Amino acid sequence: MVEETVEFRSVRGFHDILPEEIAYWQRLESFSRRILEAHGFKELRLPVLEMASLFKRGIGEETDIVSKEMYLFSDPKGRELCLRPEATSQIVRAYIQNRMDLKEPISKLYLIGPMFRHERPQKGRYRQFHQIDVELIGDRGPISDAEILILLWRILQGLGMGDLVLTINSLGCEVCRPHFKSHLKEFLRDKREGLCPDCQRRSEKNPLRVFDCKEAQCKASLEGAPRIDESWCGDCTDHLRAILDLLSEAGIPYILDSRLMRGLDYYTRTAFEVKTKALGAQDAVAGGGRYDRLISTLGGPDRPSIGFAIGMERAIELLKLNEALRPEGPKVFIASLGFRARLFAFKLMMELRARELKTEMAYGESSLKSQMRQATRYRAEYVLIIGDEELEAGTVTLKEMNSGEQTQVKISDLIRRLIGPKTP
RNA sequence: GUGGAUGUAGCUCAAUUGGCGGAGCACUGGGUUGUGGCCCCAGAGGUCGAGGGUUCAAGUCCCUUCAUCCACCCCA
Repeated sequence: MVEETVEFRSVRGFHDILPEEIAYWQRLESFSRRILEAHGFKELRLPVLEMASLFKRGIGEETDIVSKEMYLFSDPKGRELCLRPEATSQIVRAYIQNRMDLKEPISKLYLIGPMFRHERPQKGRYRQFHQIDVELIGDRGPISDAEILILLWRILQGLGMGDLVLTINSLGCEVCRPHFKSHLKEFLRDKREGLCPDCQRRSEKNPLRVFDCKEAQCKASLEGAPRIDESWCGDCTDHLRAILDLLSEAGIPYILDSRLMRGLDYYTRTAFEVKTKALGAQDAVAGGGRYDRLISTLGGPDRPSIGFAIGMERAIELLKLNEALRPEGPKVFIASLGFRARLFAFKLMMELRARELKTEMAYGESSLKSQMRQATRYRAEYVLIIGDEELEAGTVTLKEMNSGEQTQVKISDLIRRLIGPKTP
């Protein structure tokens, strides 16, 4: 067989995250973890592979995610598996399977990891993308909604992502939503001619989504349509009112928008989205809502819940636009002249690294000039110069790069000089 | 899934009617004894996204394909 030279590439919509970018990822993750832990949420990690039926049941067969965006596989025994397209259904599966409901009355969980959807790639939309997913399981009251929303806002604001808009709506509950849905269907039946093809299809299967349509003709046709905010039952109205009051008291700005709908069927009552103007069409940085029926739908106990997901790629785009990275800690470069000095420099470098001081030296043999250039490129704060003279005297030359000042330092004093006296 | 734009050095981009593939930045070395940034000199770096076709001749024209980007759609 003839060897074929193939150019290997990553799969469409799947991306490498390189060292130049990784500082943003680390900062997003570590800051989010800190805030989440402070608010009592605990991390869990779950497989990327699940039974496909979980999402069909959880998210809904009619949704775009399930009907056309799932990565489906058959395993060797013919079971239908998929790469997880979202986290909530999966967390709920783990919650039920591991009987978390018996361990504690309320579970506050978060998961950070990749999700997979087979969509047309675009900036801010990838086939493998990452989410920080947060769920508060087991409480029905508006305080949970407020806790979740305030937490989300604190994470996004604390990271500094520029102007963000929080939009909230209530989708109603199992009592009032069915009424609204049938009213709306009836209304849309008369307007059918005026709707775009997509909406004609939606008007029967998923009529709420017509409110999302940006087509001018559809917007016009919705003139005089039943409004979801007029169909809320008393409980839904009170619930939303309580949340909005708590948000106002917390100083969190929001927009109440009765056209906000969500693409996953499990949402009840509270639905929300955080958008930016800085990212073009893929403008939702985070989204979520309440899912009071999902756990029982998936075979678990009756546990009303609420959660959200932050899109990490989109969040990072905003971090890049809005904030320069913090400078790293001090760095040291060791320049050496001659073989003996190089061996000495190596041992010294490893000693400094053992004390967690970022230290580098030249790998090959090169002139001092060249080594100084390397030190500049590396952005070293200090350069240690070691040649025969220093070896003889038992010292190193310590150069402070900003000022250019140079002093001879005894080896025994060096660590103290670089790290400071407080370090043991 | 639909429509459109773009693929040339690591990055940002040039290349006339089809006629020897370039610049800036970055990289490597040097500018005489052991000193960086600025400056100067030199070097290295390209299957011109991939495959086919037209032509004496293709980065340039045609077809196919892959990828990226934008909008729709969808969502985080």
